[in-house]
Amino acid sequence: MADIARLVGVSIATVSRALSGNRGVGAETRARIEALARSLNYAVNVGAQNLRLKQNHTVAVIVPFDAISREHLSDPFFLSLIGSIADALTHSGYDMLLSRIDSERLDLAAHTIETGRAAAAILIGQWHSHDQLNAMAQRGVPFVVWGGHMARQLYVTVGTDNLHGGHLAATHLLDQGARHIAFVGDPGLPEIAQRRAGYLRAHQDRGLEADPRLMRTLPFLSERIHADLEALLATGTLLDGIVAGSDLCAMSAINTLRRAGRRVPGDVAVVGYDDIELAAHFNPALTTVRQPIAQAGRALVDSVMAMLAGHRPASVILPTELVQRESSRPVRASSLGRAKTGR
Amino acid sequence: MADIARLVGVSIATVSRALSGNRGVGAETRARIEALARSLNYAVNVGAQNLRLKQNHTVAVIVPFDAISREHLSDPFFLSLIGSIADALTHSGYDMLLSRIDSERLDLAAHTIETGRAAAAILIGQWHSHDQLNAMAQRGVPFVVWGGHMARQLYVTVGTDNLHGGHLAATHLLDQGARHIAFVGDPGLPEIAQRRAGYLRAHQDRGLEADPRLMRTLPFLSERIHADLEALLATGTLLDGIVAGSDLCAMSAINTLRRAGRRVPGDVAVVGYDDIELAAHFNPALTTVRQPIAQAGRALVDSVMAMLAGHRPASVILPTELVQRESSRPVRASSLGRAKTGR
DNA sequence: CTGAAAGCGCTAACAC
DNA sequence: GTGTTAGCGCTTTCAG
Repeated sequence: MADIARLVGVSIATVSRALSGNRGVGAETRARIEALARSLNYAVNVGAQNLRLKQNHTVAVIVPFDAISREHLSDPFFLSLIGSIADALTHSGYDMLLSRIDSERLDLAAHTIETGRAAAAILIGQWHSHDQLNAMAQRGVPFVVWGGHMARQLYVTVGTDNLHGGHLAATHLLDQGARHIAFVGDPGLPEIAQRRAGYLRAHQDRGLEADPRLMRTLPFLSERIHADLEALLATGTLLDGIVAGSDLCAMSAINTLRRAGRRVPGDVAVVGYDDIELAAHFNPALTTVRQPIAQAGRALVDSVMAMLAGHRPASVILPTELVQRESSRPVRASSLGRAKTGR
Repeated sequence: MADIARLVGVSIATVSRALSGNRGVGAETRARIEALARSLNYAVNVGAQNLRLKQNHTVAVIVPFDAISREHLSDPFFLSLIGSIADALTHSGYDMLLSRIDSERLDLAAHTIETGRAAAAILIGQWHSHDQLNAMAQRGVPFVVWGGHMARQLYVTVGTDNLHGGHLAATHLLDQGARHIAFVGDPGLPEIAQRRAGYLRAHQDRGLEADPRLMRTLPFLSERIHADLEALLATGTLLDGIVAGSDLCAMSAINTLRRAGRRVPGDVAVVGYDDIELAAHFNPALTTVRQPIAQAGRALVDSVMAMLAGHRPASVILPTELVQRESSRPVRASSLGRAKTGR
């Protein structure tokens, strides 16, 4: 900027005014400054500008990683969610800083803000850190989390009604005639726990009881799911339905079942969760509980913006919906080797 | 920082020294400063620090969007690649700024650097902007692109050998007995064009000629692929193999074929590209040309770091490999209604 | 071992 | 209209 000032023969202040569209600069002076800036590929240094203006148009998006399993970020649902947040943020004129943080130390997210790198943060999932998050909120750190709405949370969440989603999935399978429905997922995560609660409630509502042996506590890893399900099948436990914690889970489960000679649908009806893009293209096309990804990104960003504007936005619960496709078609009466009631 | 200085009763300079681990500060003074900083949740302002130090530990990752179709970011391969870059960058102690830019105006990526938001950029795909990228490189903008290696490029790329990949895919299908192999993808993108060239070369190498009617120029959109393939089948053109521009493409194609009553594998053998996580879980499990995602992120980041260190890194071509699974099993002799040679 | 002072690139009063 | 000045939060000579 000093260079331009010298070259044009004006003061730095004038250049600053011209470049920031500030009126009160001679038309000709302005034109010369703009032309020079362009030809020099000069652009105002945002860092310095922010420092001076005490502003910050960056939002950090925190994608936790599981230190125990491995560091790689791969679940398509989260990945799409990130894409959707990126779009929404771009739309709001904000930059997006992507940070990976150990899922056990979600409170480190505050660091991004304390160092002034970002004005606020969006956390993808609350993982096991409910308490840390409460503490952060109490400290006044501006952040929003994508996740389940918890009983006594002090922070803002955007998410779907997981209880309802789990209920929807299980009820649907019961309607299809399934009576031995497994739940596959890690209830250590609040969202999954809620989905499982919905699954249990669905059974209660019908006066049924879920078989505790069918409650499979598993992380989102294909290999683990594969091994666990095979072990389950080997015990001879009756199984004619699966409510999966995610679409990825459901797909792994289906592959395992098929490899073990079970038909899906037919012998076992499966419902996934998320409705990732590939769910519709899977074979069999996956019945699943849709989480509206594009809306999610927008809602998260809206909440952050509200917060930055000094408001205290309420948590948002996005609508969730059962998308019926092929993987959950009615269970055959004979598939368990004994008579089962149809729907 | 001024607050801490006042509270501890020392000068700002001392606080700065203590907090930056600078030696030459009394042990006790340092301890008091550190304790206070911690209890105040104070952290050095990175913006101001960068300004003063003229440094910048942020790399922009530019994810182009196609203004014509729609803005949404969804291809799992790109999404995973972003994840892998995020991991690699975190590993190198750099922050990642994610930017969406119109794929027609990739030169705007330079803006991120000129404004000092990032020290360098990684572009995901060169799209149609080969010339703009050359111009940027000539201007000395530090950036690396994930994409195909082009004849007279002035910029640095990291990518796989797409010619080889396309060749691998087509050769494999020819080996499986296919003789009417379609190529599905948008050769407007350099990478895809190279894959197609490999596909053509594979035919030549066998003294065969690819049927020009089977060259399907299509963007990566399921609906378009679906419609186009249906139209193709309706013409009665012989088809017993498909080389797809991406796994997503392959999956859509397979679904379309099956809906039209063709078996995959059996009637038509299909090879995808990328080897996204779901490829192995698809039904039929997808034969595909693997692009090593984790390596890609690391290579991209290594190149950027080299550039930032003042070197002029060479472009990198990562190994590519055919992963044989089910979707490409041998074509049946009878499937076209007339005798075909087996392998 | 610590403080004073200058300056990174920029903006906003306040003069003229 | 344009220049002068002060200062955003920080680091680093240079003195003491």
